[in-house]
Amino acid sequence: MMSNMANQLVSNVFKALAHPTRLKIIKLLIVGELCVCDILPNLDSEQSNTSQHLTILKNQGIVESRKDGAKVIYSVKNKEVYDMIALAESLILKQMEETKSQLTR
Amino acid sequence: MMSNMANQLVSNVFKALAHPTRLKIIKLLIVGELCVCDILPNLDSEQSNTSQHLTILKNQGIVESRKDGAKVIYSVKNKEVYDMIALAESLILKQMEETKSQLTR
DNA sequence: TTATAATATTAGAAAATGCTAATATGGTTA
DNA sequence: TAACCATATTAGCATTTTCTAATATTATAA
Repeated sequence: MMSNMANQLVSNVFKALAHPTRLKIIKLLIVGELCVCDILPNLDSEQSNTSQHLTILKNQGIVESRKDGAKVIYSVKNKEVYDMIALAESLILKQMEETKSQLTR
Repeated sequence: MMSNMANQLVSNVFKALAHPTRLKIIKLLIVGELCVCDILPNLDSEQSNTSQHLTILKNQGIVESRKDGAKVIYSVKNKEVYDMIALAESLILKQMEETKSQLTR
C-alpha cells in the first residue's frame, strides 16, 4: 500500500487541479502549445496572478514551458490530467442525474 | 466546452481529494463499508476532525453513509475516485522516473 | 542605449481551510 | 431514568491559499 508521504504527494497534485482558473488554463492548452500572451486574454485574472497559477501547475509537473524569444510557451506535460478532469466531470454528472431523479419523484 | 461554473464544480471535487487524511479514508474504504469507529483508529486525526473530513467527502458525493444503530457506516459512492487517484499516482511515478534519469545522467 | 513588450517575482492583505477543544445529539445498556 | 457509546456540530484560532499592486527581469525594437 502507498505510504503517507505518497498521499501527501497525491494531495499536492489534486491541490494544483483544485482551482477554476487553473482548470481553465489546462483546457485552453488542449490545443497544444500556447504562450502566456495567448492564455491571458482568455482568463479574468491579473497577469501576475495568472503567472502564479502557471507556476503552480508547473511545480506539480502538470504543464511545462519553453522560451521563444521574449515569450514563454506552455503546454500540458502529462495528458493524464485530462482523464482526471473527465472522471471528475462524469462524477458530477452522475450526481446531477441522481439529484434530478430525486426532484421529479 | 464546459462553462466556468462547471470548472467551479470540478475544482470542488479536486479540493475534496486534496488532503492526505481524506485520501487515506478513501483508501481504507476500498474494503467496502466501514463505520467511523473502524476508520478512526487508522488515522492520526481527532475524532471531530475526522468527522469533518467525512462530511467534506460526503458533500462532494465521494462517499455516502447509512446508520446502523448508534454507528454510522461509510462507503465510497463513486468508484471513479479510485481511478482519479491511480492517475495521480501514475503521474507522480512518471515524474520520479524523469527526475531519477536526470540525476544519473 | 533607451524604450517597450512579455513574463516572473515579491510583499502584504484578504479569504479559505484546517485543527482543537468543548459541547450537542441520538441511540443503547444498566 | 441515568449513564454511556458513537458521531456530529460549533466556535475560535492557526495555517495556507489567493489575490492585487508594485517591482524586477529578460528579450527585442527603435
